[in-house]
Amino acid sequence: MNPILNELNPVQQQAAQIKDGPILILAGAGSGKTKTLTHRIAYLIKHHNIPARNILAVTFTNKAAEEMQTRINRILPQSNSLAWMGTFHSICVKILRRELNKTNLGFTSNFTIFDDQDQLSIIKKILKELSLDPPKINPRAVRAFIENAKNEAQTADEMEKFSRGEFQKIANQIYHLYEKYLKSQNGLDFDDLLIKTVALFNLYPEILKKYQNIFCYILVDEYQDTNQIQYQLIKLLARQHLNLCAIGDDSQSIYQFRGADFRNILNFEKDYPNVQVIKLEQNYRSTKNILKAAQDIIEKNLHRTDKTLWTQNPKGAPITLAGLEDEQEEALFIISEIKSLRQTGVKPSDCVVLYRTHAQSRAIEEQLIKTNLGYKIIGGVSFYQRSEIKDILAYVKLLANPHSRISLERIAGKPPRGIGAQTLIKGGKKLNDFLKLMENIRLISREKKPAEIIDLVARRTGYKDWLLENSPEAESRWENIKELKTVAQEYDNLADFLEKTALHQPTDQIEDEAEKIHLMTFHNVKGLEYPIVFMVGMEEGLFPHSRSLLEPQELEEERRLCYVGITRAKKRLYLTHAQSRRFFGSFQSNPASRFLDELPNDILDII
DNA sequence: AAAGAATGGCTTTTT
DNA sequence: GCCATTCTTT
Repeated sequence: MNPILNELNPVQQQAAQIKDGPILILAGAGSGKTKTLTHRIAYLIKHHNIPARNILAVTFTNKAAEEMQTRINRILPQSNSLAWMGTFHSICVKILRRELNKTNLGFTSNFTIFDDQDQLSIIKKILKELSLDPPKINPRAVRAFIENAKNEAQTADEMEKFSRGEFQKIANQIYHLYEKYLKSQNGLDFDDLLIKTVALFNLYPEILKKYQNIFCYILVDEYQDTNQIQYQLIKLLARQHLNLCAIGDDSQSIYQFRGADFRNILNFEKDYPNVQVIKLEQNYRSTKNILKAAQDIIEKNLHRTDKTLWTQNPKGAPITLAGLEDEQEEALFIISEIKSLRQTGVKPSDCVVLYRTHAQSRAIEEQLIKTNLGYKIIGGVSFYQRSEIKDILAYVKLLANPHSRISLERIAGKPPRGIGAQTLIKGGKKLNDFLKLMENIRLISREKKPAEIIDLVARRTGYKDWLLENSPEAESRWENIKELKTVAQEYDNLADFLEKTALHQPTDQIEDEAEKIHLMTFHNVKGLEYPIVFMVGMEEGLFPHSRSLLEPQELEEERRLCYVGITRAKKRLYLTHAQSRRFFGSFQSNPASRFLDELPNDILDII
């Protein structure tokens, strides 16, 4: 048999072998989804002789894309021609960089990417101009308004008719101004990357045609998490060849809050007639008990497609359910369990602690530090959001793009050089001197590589000295900048380096340090698996989150999130809740989560 | 204009 | 309890 196929079960083989036409793979948790996908790509290349460059595989995280690439390299070590593989956002950036100059969409190919903090500062700036200061209008709420609109592919003009009430009217007014500002800065936010690509394809059919011809075979991972724009994008690209393979699981749709619409996966068969549907229902990951727990939870949702996961794995240990005094006891319980598991050969890196909100990590961290156990928080305050990193990147961005107002404003006063808000508006000698300095550095940096430029800019602008003299944690901050230099060493030019930092979120860099326990949110753990899983803070108001309690739809999303958490576990699952815990400084007691009541009693071990 | 001190607002989840 | 913004002093 073909060596690419012999690791697959019959259904997986079928999914890998189909060459043409639309395919929908409904892949339950732990059913070998990534394996099937990678082997399918390998089979297309090796067996059907499809050039790798004609294959597009879209994922939701950079990590998933990298994982896929590594696995394909393992199956086809000799093939070095790469398929197009990446997140929706990174693929769109590639296309926009190539094509925008040929269009009159109002942006050029060297656009800058604005992250969520940039968005917020733009909105605050606009609020100030309108004299609507933050107490009156919450900038974050405005950002949410704009994001929601963009996720639904609604322009500010189109939103006009949907905007009811004072807040929405003002928010939409800001949306208009925000778009104007972005355009004046040649800037695109995350959503724009997708929106402008779709606009490009709609307005320039010859460009669309070009990419339709490049992407003869398209695979989309986590199809249940696509939003309206992503749906449109794929539809445009796949229209010509119809060789679209969508993979997903509606039970694991957890991003509706940012516009994902799992009806996209439910409607796939209507959108693409003659689709071949393949169901992967055998779970290779978890014990029977864990799977039973997951199944019992998800069955409480009214909106779902019926499917049954099964496994040949053993029944395994019962699910441990523990009620603790407070969040510190909860942390101590986890630690003592991990310690005793270690006696049986479990490594700390086999364990993951999952929580609903980042804020919950602190209590666990504190106890882990006390007991000298190594840990690694995935997500949370990202490396790229640390102020010293953002400062240095702002300097570097300013070198790459002298017009980047937002970068200039960030670093004009770091270190202090007598340039404040007033000078930035009215100009003056001090500002001119600074701009001259930057111009000088720019000239010198032309010949240099990104890592050297970071060093150059940190020294010449006096940033390094200022940081070392004034910051209490100067050393660790400078260490972070050195870390950034290490990242930069992988790049030959500034543009590529900046691209990476703009799109790469911290979730993407999980190092496999064997001695460290991983801590992360339920959202971050999607797509991963661990032998031992701790789900903490299983309390009403926390999980399900209080903000989800009013809307049945949102409650169902919480339940799917719970399902995702449970199905990460291979061998053992712990669920814990605390009688009371600190919220915003004061104590609050929450009843145990309703999800715990939904578990079958006969597989529980209650402490 | 900058640095330090005090106040108030708030936290769901993320590419 | 923490953060970001605002107020006060230098």
